[in-house]
This record gives sequence, structure tokens and C-alpha cells, in this order.
Amino acid sequence: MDFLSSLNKEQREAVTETDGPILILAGAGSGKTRVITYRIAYLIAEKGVAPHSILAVTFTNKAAEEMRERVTRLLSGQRIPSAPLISTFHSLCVRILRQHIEALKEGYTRSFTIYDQDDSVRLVKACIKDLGYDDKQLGQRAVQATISSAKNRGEDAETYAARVEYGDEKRAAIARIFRLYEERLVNNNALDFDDLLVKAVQLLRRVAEVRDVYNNRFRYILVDEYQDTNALQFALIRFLTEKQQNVCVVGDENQSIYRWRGADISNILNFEQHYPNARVIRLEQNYRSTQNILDTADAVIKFNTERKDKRLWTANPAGERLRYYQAFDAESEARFVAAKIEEHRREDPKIKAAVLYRTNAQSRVFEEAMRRAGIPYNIVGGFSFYERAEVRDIISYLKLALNAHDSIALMRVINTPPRGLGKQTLDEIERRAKDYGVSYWETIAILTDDGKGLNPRATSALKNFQKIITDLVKVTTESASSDSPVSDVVKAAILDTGYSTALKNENSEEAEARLENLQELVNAAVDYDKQEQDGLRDFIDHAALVSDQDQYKRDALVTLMTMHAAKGLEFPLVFIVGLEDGLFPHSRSATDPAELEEERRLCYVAITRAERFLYLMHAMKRRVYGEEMASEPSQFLNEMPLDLIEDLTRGPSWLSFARSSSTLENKDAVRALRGDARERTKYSGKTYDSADSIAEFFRKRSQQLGGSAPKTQNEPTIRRAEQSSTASSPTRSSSSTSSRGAQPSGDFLPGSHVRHPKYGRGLVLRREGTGDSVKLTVSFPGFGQKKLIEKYAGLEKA
DNA sequence: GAACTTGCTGAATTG
DNA sequence: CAGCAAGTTC
Repeated sequence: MDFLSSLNKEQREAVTETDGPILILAGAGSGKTRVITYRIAYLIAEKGVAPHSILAVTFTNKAAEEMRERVTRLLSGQRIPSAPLISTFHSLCVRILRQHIEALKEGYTRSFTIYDQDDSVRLVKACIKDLGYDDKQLGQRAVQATISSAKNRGEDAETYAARVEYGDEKRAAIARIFRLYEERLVNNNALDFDDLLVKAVQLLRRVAEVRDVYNNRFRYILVDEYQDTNALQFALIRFLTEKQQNVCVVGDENQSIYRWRGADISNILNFEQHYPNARVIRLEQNYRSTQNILDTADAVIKFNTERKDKRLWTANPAGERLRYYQAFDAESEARFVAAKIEEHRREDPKIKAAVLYRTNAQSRVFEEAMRRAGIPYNIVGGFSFYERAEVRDIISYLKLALNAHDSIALMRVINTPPRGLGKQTLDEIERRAKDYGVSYWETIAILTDDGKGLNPRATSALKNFQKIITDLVKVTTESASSDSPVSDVVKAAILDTGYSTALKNENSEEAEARLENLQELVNAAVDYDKQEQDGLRDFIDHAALVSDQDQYKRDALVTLMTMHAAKGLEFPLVFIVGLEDGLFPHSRSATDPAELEEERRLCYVAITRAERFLYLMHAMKRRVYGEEMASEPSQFLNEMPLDLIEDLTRGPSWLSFARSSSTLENKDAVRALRGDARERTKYSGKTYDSADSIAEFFRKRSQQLGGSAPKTQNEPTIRRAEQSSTASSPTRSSSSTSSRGAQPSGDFLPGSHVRHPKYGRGLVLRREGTGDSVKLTVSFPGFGQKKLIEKYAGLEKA
């Protein structure tokens, strides 16, 4: 095939070695997607494999879509009898379950409902309430997250309960909630996101006939982003490859950033054990980035210990140096980005830029800055279309029409728009439903029938609601039998439920916007009708399974997104913002070295998104919880080769200081290691950071580079210095004191510097509580953020 | 029963 | 500074 000529040797091998298990270790920018799509095309066009016996699995719809497009393009002109199945893990599972779930014999039917996270949290909340637990002690979200991660580890309610230790009240409570939650899911004929995988795997494990069906169907299997697979996804692939081993997995362990979601990096590291005859191909030539960008990424990732040694190289030129900017605050950081984008556009008006941040909360300032500068942008993440309340409401009506036992959907819409069904009535429904042990929908039938326990007013309101739903069910079933468009049913759900009327009566701009969103939903349904004909059920499934990442628009010139969302993408111009200690690496990862390594991989991912220009930025202060907090530069900055970075800051900056003191590096590091803290008090008070902080950075660095020095300090290397020797610290004028609770009685106010016996000099970020229980959040350069009890921490002024 | 007010607590990353 | 829950008023 002629298109093979455009591939390098390794890529070609990865495409043409079609049989047997194969692991493709594809470094960033090494043409991974290319290899997968060419491989699929090759199988079909050259090997004559029937397209429908090929399965390719991705994590996002967007990736699947792109793959489909590229394969189609490669095969254009060829007549193919069927299409390969290119799907996300989740939709693959839905497909399997819609076909076979009844074989599990757990009470689920093929018309099950999918609960997204929001639904799932609501259900958890109801369980907490019904078990009489205090929902203040057990955060609904936290409980849901615990249940979710248990499921992803492969545990069910029973095994979770079995692991609860005696006396651990909280976990015991969660175990009981877990059990009730599962029970309710079955009663509602609903599966949450995790269940989609759990149940599909159970099905394949337990029912040999089902396993056979898929083993016979899929002869060639490809898995994208294999480093992000978790135990369930691994099991799924194992079962699907039981008979044949034509499995091709592609991934990069340096880009594994979903550990927190259960991703197990050992899936990729141990692939050769799992599939003993596996062939391994490494794609190490990077076609994306300049040498300088690649060198920086490489320098950072080298600080990780958990990795296979692999060196990415490129034939690309060194390119420009990376650019660094120290902003005063988050707003000026955003303004700087906007200004730079405009500057680059003067050179190249079509240049594509990405702004990458650690948390979605950071996006707002950038949105504002872009709007003010008149720069159109696309934002990925945050509130997606299907997460808007009005859209979810209509979807809930539709879900209810398909599955009236879905109590979560029912409760969502029973009084939306308001139709006179208040707390009293709802409580009554809840109580009776529990008494009778039936669903809310059935309870409503009983209540409207006997009318007992409710006043006539409520009864008639309830009858009204009942009629609305039965009518909608009628429309739905008629539509299904006559193959009429899905969009008609969606329209009915908006109009016949009184939803649009209620919005129109509001006469506000907000209501207007909501109506427009509903119009969008109708449009989506019309689009759907044009493309597929799998009915309302499938349309709803789509709505449940679209992800934030799917919002990425390829031709947008400016994209704002999290670093996670950026995986797999590339841009000529990239801004990595908020490189601050506690933000990136995130403070929650500070305690666990494995999590810190994951943050570092995330940093690696972010850097390697850039093709030509890469900006690294941090702000000196930013608002967190509406409170102004000072921040120190990220340790990742310090792990980069500083000579590859150009400083664009006006005036003194952390970088200029770090550079100019590079001759001090060894001296300071040695001194710090020796434990002589007394000398290290020179502090200009004007520049952002002090020599001390820099020395701490270098100390950490020399430890890591040296290898022999202990990584964590078990014994204090720095003795407590004499209290009198240090002058009181010049408090940073920019940082205000905490607005909540803190009393300016002590000396350790936010913004001041302290010295800790073990971590050395640090900056107080936050102060909570009073008296003996004063807790401080302190940022120690090189060690990250620590939470300390003032009384015991042995702090002193610095 | 619904609309409005206050007061509190809590955000990392996602299919 | 949010968003949400409980409390208050019409």
C-alpha cells in the first residue's frame, strides 16, 4: 500500500505486524494516532480483514470520532462492506449490556437507565438520608467518590463491607450506604458510570455464551491510551482476547495521569507478562516539538523514579527558548497571555494556541481576559451543554418516559416546573414507597387511586403529573413503533410538560437563554435523526456519555482547558499557567510521593503539547476561596534547565534570581545540607523570592540528582536557629490577612516567612483557628505545602 | 407551597 | 467567591 511510504521504520512495523499481541510504546508526538489508523486501514485494505471484526477502543468520543474520520479518509475510494467498531470503553459496554444484560439475572432489563455522576450523587444523598446519617459528616460527594473508586478496584458492596475494620464508624457507614445504593440502583433499573464497566465484565466472566459471541466477533482489537486503563478495563480486554490474541495496545507510561481514577500503570508495564508472546515496538522519534521543548520535558520527567528509561528524540531544530513570566496576580497572568496571543498573531494570524491550567477554577480569569481583548476562544470542561439544568430536566422527562421506575429522574422533574407538589407531598410519596417497597411511580398510582393521606389539592396535582408522564410515554412508544424522529419526542417533552410555558412566563433574560438551550437540544436531536436511527434510548445514552473532553473544537484558534483535557492534542503555541506550589503540583498530592510523580507526568504531558512556543507562568498571589493568598513558584519550574528559558518578567523575578545566584548553588546547597541555617538570612525583601528559598530548591535538587542523599529527611538536618538571630520578616504588602477567623495575635500571619526545623524557610499561606489549635498552611520551597499546628510545629520567625 | 434571605462550608484532575 | 441548605416571609 502506498501510504506506508510516509511512515518511518518503526511505525511501519507497528502497522504491518498484524497478528499476535503487540505493545506500542509511543512517546509524545511520535505519531501514535497515525499508527493506529493506518493499522486499521491496513488490516482492511491489505489483509482483507472484515471491518466489523475489528474493534478499536478509546477513552473519549472525540478520539474515537477522529479515528473514524481518519480511517475513512485513508480508505476513501475503497468499497468496504461494513465499518470497524471504533468506540469508547463506556459505549462499548453499553452496547454489550443493551444486548445481553438480562443474562446476568440480577433484575436488570435491557431498558436500563444510565446514571451520570450527578444522578449518582443524588442517589447517594437519598441513601444517606434514609439511613439516618448526618449528611454533614458524610459528604455526599465524598461517599460517592469512595463507592466509585471501590468499584473501579473491582470491589462490590459486600467485599467493601468485609474490609471495614472494627471500630471504623465512617467506613462502616459508607459500607451500609454502598449496599443500599446498589439495591436502589437495581430497583431503579439503573447503572452508574462505573457499573457500565463492572456489569459488562461480570457478564463476560459469568456467561460463556456471551463471551463467545464477542470473542468470535472481534478478531482484531486495538486499545488507545493503554496506560490509562484500570482493572476493569483490563479485565474487559482480557476477556475479549481470550480466543485470539490479536491485540494491539498503544500507550506511554510517562503520560499516565489517571491513577486517581483507578488507572493502573502496571497494565502497560507488565503487558509482556500478560501476553507472553508480545512484541514490543518503541516509537521514539518526536515529530511535534522543538528540541528545546523536548529537552525541558525530558529534564522534568527524569525526576521520576517510576519509569522505563526512554529517550525521545527529534530531528526538529532547537527552536526558540522557552519563555517565562512571573505575573503579579492571576489577572495580570491572564492579561499577559492575551497580549502574547495578539503578538504572535501579528506574525501568524492563524496560529493555534492553548492555555493549560491545573484546575477548572482557573479558567474564569482567562475567559474574561480573552473577552476583553476581543479574542474568540473555545473552552473545554466546566459546564458542558448536557450538564445545564434545563437540558437535564428534559432528559429526565425522557428517561422517565422510557423507564418510569427511575426515581432519581422522577424526583428531578416532579415539581419542575412548579405544579403544586411541595415537600409535604414528596415526603408522603417517599414514606409510602418505602412502606410498600415499590418505586415512586407505582406509589403515585396508589396515592392517586385511594387519595388517602393527601389533601385533595395535592391529589389533583399529582394526577396532573401522572397524566403528563403517561402521555409522554404514549408519544414515546408510538414514536418507537412508527420510527418517527427522536426530535419529535424531545419537542413533546419540552412542550407537553409545561416546561417551555413556565419559562416563557418568567419573562426574564435567563429564561430566554434556557429556552435557547432547549432549542439547541432539539437541534441535537434533529442532527441525531439525520445520522442514526437507533431511537430515543440511544440518543439519551449519547447524552449521558458525552464528556467534557468532547467539547474540543479542532479549528478554534484559542483553547482554554485543563492539562488533563489536553492529552493527545498539540498546538504551536502553548501557555502553561499557574506553575505554583500547591496549585501545580496540587497541594493534595503533596503527601504521597506517587501522587507527586503523577503530577510530574502531568507536567510532562503539558510541556509536550507544544510544537514551537512554550510559555511558563506563575503568579505571586491569587484568590483561593475568595481569599487572597501568596504563592511560591512550582518545584517543576526548578526542575527545568534554566538556561533554556528566557525571562520576560519586567523587574526582578524568581527566575532571574535563581539564575544570578547559580554560582551560589553549590555553596548554598552544601551549607544547607550541613545544617548551617544561621547564615542563610540574607533577604532583600524586594524581590519576589529570597536566597533562602532558592537554596532550598537547590538543596532538594542536588539531593535528587546526587541520588545518594536521602530523599526525605528523617532527621532534622537544620537545627533550630537561635531565636534572636533573625530580624522580623518584611510582610508582603500584597497579601492580606485571612478574612475568616484569624486573629493577628501571633507572628505567623499569611504572607510572612517562617523557619521550620525540618523544612527550613517557608511562606505562610493560610492561618486557621485560634488559640492552641491554630493551623497554618505553609509553603516550603522544595517540599511543597504543609499543614502545621502552630503550637507543635516549632516554627520561628524568619 | 413558593419565593426570598441568610449563613455556611468547600473545589483536582473525568467517562 | 461560589453553590446549597435551612430558615423566613408572603
